[in-house]
Amino acid sequence: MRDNVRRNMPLFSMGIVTKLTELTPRQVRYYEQQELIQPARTVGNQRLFSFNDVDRLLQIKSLMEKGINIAGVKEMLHGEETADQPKETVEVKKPDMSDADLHKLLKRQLSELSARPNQSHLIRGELSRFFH
DNA sequence: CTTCTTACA
DNA sequence: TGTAAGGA
Repeated sequence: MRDNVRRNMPLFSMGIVTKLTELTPRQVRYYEQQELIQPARTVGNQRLFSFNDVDRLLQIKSLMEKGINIAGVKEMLHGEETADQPKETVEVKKPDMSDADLHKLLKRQLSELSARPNQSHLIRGELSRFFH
């Protein structure tokens, strides 16, 4: 039930996201302006996207390829809060190796993806398998 | 080199 | 949406 923390864990840079989504930085930033996504920021004001942000971006992309405009996309995607709302239960301090491993795995996968000429498309499904 | 914001073609 | 400018 706490997969959300992983889904909303900010760990993708703009570069990673553009390669993952095949969108231009311009579009990604624009969608953020339209409040379709709300990525976190680093101390240096760098955007940090979560898996949910990427997933949402892909939905937006798909929706717009169908000829739906921002307004339409907004209506459809509104309600699926991207941000992780402050939950009471934070039984923290419990060393969750599962998360650590998953984080490492994600980083490894992303390194490979960003380190070579990639061709997304099936990436959505690829990433999804981390959250079955 | 990568990303950020603002602003204009 | 693309891109230039100027900074971090």
